[in-house]
Amino acid sequence: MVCKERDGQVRISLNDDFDPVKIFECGQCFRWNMGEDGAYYGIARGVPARISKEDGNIVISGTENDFRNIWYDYFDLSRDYSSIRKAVSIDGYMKNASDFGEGIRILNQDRWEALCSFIISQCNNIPRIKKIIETMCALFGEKRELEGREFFTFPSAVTIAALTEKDLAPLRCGYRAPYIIGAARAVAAGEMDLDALSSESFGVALKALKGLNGVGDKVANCVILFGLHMDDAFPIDVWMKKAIGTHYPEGLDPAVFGGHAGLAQQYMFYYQRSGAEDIIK
DNA sequence: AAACAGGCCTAAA
DNA sequence: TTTAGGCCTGTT
Repeated sequence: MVCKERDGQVRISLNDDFDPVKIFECGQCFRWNMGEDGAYYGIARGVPARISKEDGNIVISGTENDFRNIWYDYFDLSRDYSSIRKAVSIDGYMKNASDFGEGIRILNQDRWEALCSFIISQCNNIPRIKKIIETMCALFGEKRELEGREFFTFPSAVTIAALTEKDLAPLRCGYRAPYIIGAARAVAAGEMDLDALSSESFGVALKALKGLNGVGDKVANCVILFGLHMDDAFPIDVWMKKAIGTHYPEGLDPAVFGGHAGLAQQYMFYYQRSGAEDIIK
């Protein structure tokens, strides 16, 4: 992988398994949006960025140092996705799903942000999820700027922990407000040590997260996959239920994916939600 | 207007 | 252990 810095951006010559549209639209994150120029704009780890693909190269705003310190890890660039796609292609359906999802990468998101975001996501639709999160960041995050655009950092658990449900009223997040505050207080107080959990087993992490009010199986699995970056998590939502019901009516043990259940789930989810399969039929 | 959206909690079998 | 009903809110 060659990385060149020029004009305030780095250009990375990596062609395989990096498709910004799929990465940002596959449902794992809520804070990246496509601009009029076709590039994606967002903010992670307190740093705003512009991400695009030009002439087969990945182009990321910032310095080579930013790339080394932030984006290389954030985009999970050390993993070989083509070999994982091969590994999860356990049958014709999974081959189709993983081919369709080629270019997806699992982002290494901030743990607290993932927890908070997926609490908000429950029984909700994506536009509203995004709106609630952006409102929260605008109200309680810190302002950043890039190319004349305004961005807001994701507020820390400590910040949210100091608020009340009333403070969250502008978010219009309904019954999720006490869940958010409860989770923030647990994290801020150190009762819920997400950093420590990330080096625990899946089972330990699952049990701990489900101890939070408002966190059930689905949200916990999303946090473990997208925030704690454990690839044996396997979130099952309504889309996954449809996919499993159609292709594995006898049931599906995530263990068949050999430690890559998380990515397998993402390919299934993205394939199912795209409706691509139905179009073929 | 009524149903639904990337669930979760509680109560009741 | 599984199931039903309620829950904030915005959109269709």
